[in-house]
Order: sequence, then structure tokens, then C-alpha cells
Amino acid sequence: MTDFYIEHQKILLSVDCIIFGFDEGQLRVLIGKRQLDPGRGEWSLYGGFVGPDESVDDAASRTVFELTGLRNLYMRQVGAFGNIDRDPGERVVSISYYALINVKDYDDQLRQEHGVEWVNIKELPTMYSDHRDMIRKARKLMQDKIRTEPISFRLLPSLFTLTQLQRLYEAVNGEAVDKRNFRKRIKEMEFIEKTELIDKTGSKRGAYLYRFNKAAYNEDPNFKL
Amino acid sequence: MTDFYIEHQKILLSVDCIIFGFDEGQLRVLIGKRQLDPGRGEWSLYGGFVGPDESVDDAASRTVFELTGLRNLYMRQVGAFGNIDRDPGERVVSISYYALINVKDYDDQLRQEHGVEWVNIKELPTMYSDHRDMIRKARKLMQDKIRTEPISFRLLPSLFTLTQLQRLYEAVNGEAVDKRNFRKRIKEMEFIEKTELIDKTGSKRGAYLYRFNKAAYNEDPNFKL
DNA sequence: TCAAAAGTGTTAGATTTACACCCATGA
DNA sequence: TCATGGGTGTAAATCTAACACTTTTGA
Repeated sequence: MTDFYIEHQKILLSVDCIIFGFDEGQLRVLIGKRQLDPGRGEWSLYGGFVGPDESVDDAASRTVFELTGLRNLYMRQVGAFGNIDRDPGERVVSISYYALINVKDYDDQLRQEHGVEWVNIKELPTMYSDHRDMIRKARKLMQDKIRTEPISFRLLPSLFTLTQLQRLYEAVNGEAVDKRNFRKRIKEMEFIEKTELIDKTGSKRGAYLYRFNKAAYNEDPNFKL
Repeated sequence: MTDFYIEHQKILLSVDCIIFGFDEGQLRVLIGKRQLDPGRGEWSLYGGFVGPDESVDDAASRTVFELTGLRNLYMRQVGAFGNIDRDPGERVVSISYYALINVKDYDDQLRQEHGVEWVNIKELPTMYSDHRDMIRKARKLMQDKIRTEPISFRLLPSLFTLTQLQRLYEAVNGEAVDKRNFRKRIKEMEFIEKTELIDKTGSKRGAYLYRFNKAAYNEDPNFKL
């Protein structure tokens, strides 16, 4: 490879991952105490550096896989964060991504090994560098997406009740919605299929379980909430 | 500065700028023939490298200033483009930004000196590397923003007619809108002020000129189109 | 038997869309 | 005088938001 741009300086590139999960009616993010200097001990996102032989997207996927053991998650880029002094150690430009996971898919032992915790998005602590900005922006992007694309199901088990789905929307958007109006809109989307299965964990009476039919969605992708 | 992250490799970081303008009823982008190898002669966005002593945002502003001589433009990050082989010369990760300018503010001689042209967004040629993807994504982001924030005025002279404003929306969104309905919505926004001035360049009868009152907007920022 | 969550329709109000004609002027 | 773009209102249709009671069942 020729050095076409030899006169320009290179910069350290990292990725930081905002892992969203939904549990106990709350939207949560995986964060942990930073384990290296500088900033050791501060609350931080999980991240990594971009290697010379991987795309930035791949670096993000790899990092999320290291942390969660999960692949093929819904992931989107949040943006590049490039202030000069954003990293107290050295100039590092970071590109952050958010990912959606079903918390039940995440092995709790693996979580503990990485020293990360599920923190309610409404109760974020002070965080290292610009990580709080990253989370704020990721949340905003995710909110916008979840209204127009059927990605909410990535945060739920493959079978879910309508109440679970509603609670998820409420947690993401930060406000309660009317149960009847919500269900009315869900009924119009044929790719959200009612099964004959009943979930009895959430109530005595039990609630029907629904599933997202991806093939049906692809045939008639009209999603709006 | 200590080398905390010494084991990691650095990467060349560039910025690429999508400059949007509105002229003759068309949404246009500034592009030029690439003047350096590799890819010399291919249609390309104007870009630059991120220096060690500037933030990525600053690098983008600087690059846009080099090209246009304009500062304090409305600029937003489009995202990081980080495929390994996106640059045929060497590994370069690029962060793209879009900017909105009033074409009349851009000195045409400066334009020619840089060898860039205003190209209709609907008639983009084949472009260098992933620049077309950048433009597509920038346009999408801009479309979303222009519905909810009063940034359209950045693409127009400070005095404009309602027909100009309407044509701009039509060009950005790619579809015609009803004149009466459009004007009805404009009238509801008090920060779009009618002046007593008449523009006679667009018609024999002449049309009232309007202006965007930023202070009034800040007091009651309810914009929606 | 009662507490707790599941499930179900209607109506008023607000918003959006469709639509057609007269006006002023310069060429 | 006529071609061109400027300017204006109303009504139907659609969408949104508000609202309350019955059901089931385990404790």
C-alpha cells in the first residue's frame, strides 16, 4: 500500500457501545466502572479500539460480542465524538453505537465477569468523558427509530404480552399511553400476531402472548406508533 | 502526554462535507472532480484531514470555510464511514457533515477556483468511494430536520417569497404540496414575518417578501411542516 | 371475596386534505 | 389582452385523544 496521505497525522479511533435492555418496566443501559487509566473507577460505557483490519462497524460488533456474547443484534451508529480533550489520556476519537438486546439473552455471569450493570436510563450516574452525551444521543435516535421501525421486538422475548410491549413504549418515550388506543393500533398491524399461548407470570388471569412475524412485516411494512 | 493506549494503532481521519444549496427550484450539492490520487478525476465531495489540534467538528468547519469562505453555517454530522477499503489509497475513516448555505452568499469565483459545481441532487453522477452514500444519508437527515426545525431559511436569502419557501420544501421532500395548505401553515408561525417589500423578479404582479425572525422563534419555537 | 391485571368501543375534537377562482402586471 | 405567477377559504374525511367497565383468577 502506497502512502498517499503521508503528510497527515493518524489518530486513535475507538468505539463505544450503548447496550439498551428492557427489564422490570424500565429502559436500561449496560455500564461499568472503567478498568484502565486514565479514569479508572469512573462509570463508563464499554468500548474498544478500531483495529487496522476491521471496519468501524465491525469493531463495534466485535466489542458488543466481547461484552455480551451475542451476534446479529440490531445496531446503529450514534455518531463520532471528536473533541480534542474528550479523553484525558490521549487524543482519541470515538464512534459510538447503540445495540438492542433482550436482557434474558444476556448471560448474567458474563455480565458480572465484565463488571457491568443494568442501569435505569433515568438514573444515570456521572460518567467518564462524554459518555453521557453518547447515551443521550443514542436514546434520542432510538426513540425516533422505534416509532417508525419494528425494532421494539429486539428488546423483548420472542413471545410477549401487549402489556409488556406497551410498558416498553412508555419507558422509551418517557410517558404513559392509553391502553385501548395502544391496542387498537397494534391490532391494525397484522405482523404482530396473537398466539394461543398465555403468560401467567404477569397476572392471575393471564395474558395472550404475541409474536412479531418478520416475513409478514416484509410483505406489508407499515409500522407506526 | 503519556501514551496510555500505546498498543493500539492510529488511523487517518478525514472529514467530507456535503454542502447543500437551493437554486432555480432545485436542491443542489457542491461536488468537484477529485484533484489528488488515488481517484483523481472522479466526482467527489470536498474534504480534508482531521489535524491533531482540532476537534472533528472544527476540522469540518475549517474545511467548509476553505471551500466557501463562509463561517457559522448550519452544520450537522452525518456519521462516520469506516469500511476498510473505502479509500483506495490507504485506510481512512471519514466523518461526514452537511452544511446549508444560501447560494448567493457563495462567491462564484471562489467556487471556480476550487473546481466545484452545484449539481442537482436528483442528477448525481457516479462518485468516488462512498461519497454517494454520504450524500444520500445527509439528505435523509436534512429532510427529517427541516420538518421540525426552522433551518430552511439557511438555504434562502434573508428575504424570500412564500413561493420560494414552498419550492424549497418541494425540492427537499421530492413532492409537490398544495399552495393554500402550505400558506395556511406558514401563517400560523408568527416568526415567519411578512414585510412590506415586494419581489418583482419572480412575477409581474410581485410577491410579498417574508423574513425569519429568530428572536420571535426562540420565544415560541413551534415549528412543524 | 377481593385485589390486580386483561381485555374491550364509542364519541368529540383536532388535524389534514382536496379543491377553484380572482388579482395584478408586463409584455 | 393575455399569459403568468400571487393570493385567498371552505367542507369532507381522517386521525387522535379521552374515557369506564367487565372478566378472570390466585391468594
